[in-house]
Amino acid sequence: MKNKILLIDDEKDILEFLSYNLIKAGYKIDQAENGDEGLKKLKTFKPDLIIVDVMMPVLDGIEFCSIVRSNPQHENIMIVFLTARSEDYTQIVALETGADDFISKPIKPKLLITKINSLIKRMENKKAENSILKFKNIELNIEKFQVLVDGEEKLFPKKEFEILEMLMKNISKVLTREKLLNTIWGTDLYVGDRTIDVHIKRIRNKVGSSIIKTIKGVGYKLSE
Amino acid sequence: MKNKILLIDDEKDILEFLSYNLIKAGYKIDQAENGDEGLKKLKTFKPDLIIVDVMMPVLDGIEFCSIVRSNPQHENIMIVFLTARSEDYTQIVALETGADDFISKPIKPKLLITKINSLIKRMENKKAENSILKFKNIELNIEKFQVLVDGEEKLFPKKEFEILEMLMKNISKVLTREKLLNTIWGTDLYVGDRTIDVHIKRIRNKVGSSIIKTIKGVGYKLSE
DNA sequence: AATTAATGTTAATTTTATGTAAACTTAAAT
DNA sequence: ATTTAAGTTTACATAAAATTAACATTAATT
Repeated sequence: MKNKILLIDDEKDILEFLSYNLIKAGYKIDQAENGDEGLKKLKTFKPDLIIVDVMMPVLDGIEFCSIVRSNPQHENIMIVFLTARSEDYTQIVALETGADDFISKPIKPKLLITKINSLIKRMENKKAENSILKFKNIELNIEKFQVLVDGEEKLFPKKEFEILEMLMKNISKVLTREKLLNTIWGTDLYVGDRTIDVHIKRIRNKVGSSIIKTIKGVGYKLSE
Repeated sequence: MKNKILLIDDEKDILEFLSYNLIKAGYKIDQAENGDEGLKKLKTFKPDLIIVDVMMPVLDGIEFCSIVRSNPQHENIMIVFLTARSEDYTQIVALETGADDFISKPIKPKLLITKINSLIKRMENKKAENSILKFKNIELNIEKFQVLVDGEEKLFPKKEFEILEMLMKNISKVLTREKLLNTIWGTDLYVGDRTIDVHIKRIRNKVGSSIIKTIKGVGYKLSE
């Protein structure tokens, strides 16, 4: 799935320029012309990365970054600053504020793409390490024992969590009831087949019913 | 006490130049002419920060940095790269390798000092922060063995303090009773599972009951 | 040695998760 | 169109887990 990038800059040409290059590189783009607008787009667009100009009227990049970072829900979003070559001190402040990188103007397309690709890759590695599984609007954090649906935390008891985890580790592969029973309940304990159905029902109530597909006579799977 | 900086570069003029400026700015300096030599100096000199040239024969900056970073004992040492202005790609690699910043050649003394001061300051802030853990209305000072709830001091006996500390060092990660028992009580001493519950109860009485979440069948965690 | 505080244990109570049964739907097969 | 097999769903029972208070032990202080 395409990674999403939100661009925030008050100069339209720069938005255009970034947009053009990043779309060509395979990213999904949304734009905003100032920090305030950016904050709104955050909720609806749910970007993986934000490129924001430091110098902006209304709400500048540094402030914007502080606000975004103050919400732990956004801790996985990367933030890249656009700075004028001369503003060296700004770059330091930027890194302190919680930015992940910065790009100096004038922007060279090649370097831009390299940097963004590299950051996205780094982020994905980090997620892998943190054992975060993602599928559509569901994010499952194994360490935290936490499930986010559209960014909202849902409480999952152990068994339900384990089932969802197993489904998410096997996206679009069908898991038979037998397989689920064996791995989650273990091979020595016997519980009935219907039990799984009920758990699936409970999970569907929390994550939306369309995401877990039923393959009659076989089992369940996650898929588009 | 003076902060110590280790300089590594194969060009003697640059070593001289850096050395001169940094000593004038109040730092204690040691030098090395390549990565290998740098590694040796590491042990004896114990620098707070290392400035290392990317391009070097024998052991280049990137490799040097990887080696240093692979030893967790050095995690508090900051690393700054010297790069030629043109080597833009290198800068990305540098950041990925675990560098904290980079300085482009030609080096401007004023900018050099600003950057280094800022990095050192950042490091010191980080260290200061390290012994103070904050979460919501709770502030835990490890050195002082003190817990503030809404700015008010609460008395915490050892075990309760340790449990809270561990929870605060792992915000929103679930800690199983087993994990808690192993780290706080040690692996050889056996105390019952319920003991933890009781301590959690006592902590909750002091910090408010909603902050420590229970994940049934799994353990406890701090979260929103 | 006596007192106080910290820590650990137990058991009753409460809460929550999980499993099961049975009625109800759906979709494929005859 | 009817039958049948499979899945869904609701309501309920049971088991598991956590909370809590009261008590017991241990360690620290006076």
